[in-house]
Parts: sequence; C-alpha cells; structure tokens
Amino acid sequence: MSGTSPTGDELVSLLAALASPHRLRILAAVARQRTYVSELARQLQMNRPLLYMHLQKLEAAGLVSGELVTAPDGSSVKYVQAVPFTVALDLDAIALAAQNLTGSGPAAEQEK
Amino acid sequence: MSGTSPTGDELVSLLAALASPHRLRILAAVARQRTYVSELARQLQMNRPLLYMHLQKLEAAGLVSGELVTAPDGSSVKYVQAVPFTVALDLDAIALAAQNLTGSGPAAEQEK
DNA sequence: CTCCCCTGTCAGACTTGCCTGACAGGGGGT
DNA sequence: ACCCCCTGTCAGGCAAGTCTGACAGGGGAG
Repeated sequence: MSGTSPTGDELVSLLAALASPHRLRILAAVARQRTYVSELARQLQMNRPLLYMHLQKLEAAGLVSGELVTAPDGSSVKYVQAVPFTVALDLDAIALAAQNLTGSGPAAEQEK
Repeated sequence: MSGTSPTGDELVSLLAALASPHRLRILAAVARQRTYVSELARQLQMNRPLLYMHLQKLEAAGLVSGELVTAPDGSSVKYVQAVPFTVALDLDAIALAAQNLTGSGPAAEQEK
C-alpha cells in the first residue's frame, strides 16, 4: 500500500489524520518502538482517552495497527505499531487526486 | 522551498491546508490555469466568500499566491496561481518532524 | 479486602472549522 | 439613472473536532 496513488478521498483522509501535532508525536513514538497504550500515554504525557481517540483515527487511516495481546494469565495489553507508508506530495499528485473526489465535478449529483 | 524538510509545525500547517476536498480542487484548478477569484468561484461552483476563506488558508500555507491586478481603467481583478512544492511523506519524515514541534518534549514548558 | 495496573467507553464542555446571506464600495456600459 | 461585474469583509448559524473527568470491568500482588 506504500507508494500507490491514493484516490482523492483517501488522500484527504490521510492528510487529515496526519494534520495534528498529537498524532504526529504518536506516530513517531510508535514507529520507534512497539508499546502498549497506557505506557504510550505516560511517555507522551497525555490523557488516555485522548490518546485512544487519536489512535482510533490513526488506525482508521491505516497508519497504525493495534493488537490486543492477552497473556496466559488473562491480563491483556494492547500493543500498537506503525504501518510503513510513502506518499509523494506535489501539485501533480494533487491535480490527479482532485479528479476523483466523490462529488467532484461541477455538476455534483446529490446523494444523501 | 520545494523538497526542504519542513519543521513539525510547518508540516502540520501544510497538511491541514491540504486536508480538504475544496482546497484540493482549488489547488488543482489553479495549478492548471491562472484565473481570478470570481471566475474560479464559477468554475468550482462555490460561494465566493467560501472560496475566499479557502484561498486565504492556502495562501497562508504558501500553496498559492494572489496578485491584485488593477487595469489602467481602474477596475481590479485578483489573479491566483499555484506555488510549486514537493514533500515526501513517510514514517522517517514524520519521526523527524515530530522532534521539533513547539512544546514537543515530555516536559513541555507552559507559554501562554 | 485493598491497592495497583490494564482496557474500553461515555456524556458533557469547549474550541475550531465550515458555510451562507448580506453588506459596502469601485468601476463600466447603456 | 439603472444594471452588471469585480473585490473585500462581516455576523451568525451549524457541524465537527478536541479534550477532560468519571465510570465499569478484568486481573494480580500483598
């Protein structure tokens, strides 16, 4: 999935997911080291529910993947790791992506 | 300014500016052709004030540049054109950008 | 039992972004 | 005078994102 030209909507989702200082820090931390949620919350010094929200967005965008590991004793810990990706961003890529946006053309048909 | 590694904050601003279907379409249209605002509003079929807002964001992010051209007769028209750029987006770039975010470190000093 | 650590989810407050209609003003044609 | 086209800005409504404290529950160690 790395290096592929994303559709317009996918691009928007990806950029939206990345356009946040918190999520950038989360991604950076998770790319360096596979940790579990609570530990990550301590490292980054942010509320756990907040971290949860951001993690969900990152996961929805396919940038991180979570794995709930249940130890033999029954205690569970959720590990999170970054998913490698690559996107080249320039005017051409944008012009290309803008062509296939849901409801892009001047005559956008209503669908709702 | 193309190809340079942006600081964390700049990256966030850039991504935020691009994470919008409207702005993507605007950029694409403006990259293809140097037009003026009202004409662009007609092409993209969006309210002029709305277009203005998005143009301001794009301009603030340095993605487009506007030029108010006043004809000899006094009538003025604002031309807008895209500013070329290139950003390689991957985990390394993000890890790098996350290092220099205002108030990044675990011990974020209060400043407000 | 009590204390600690973990996961998940919630309602509510707050902030930000998005979008619209309306306005003021400059200038040109008929 | 009237109508048309352009630029620029505004208040106000609406939707979405952000953040917090609190809760329920599972499990382990003293």
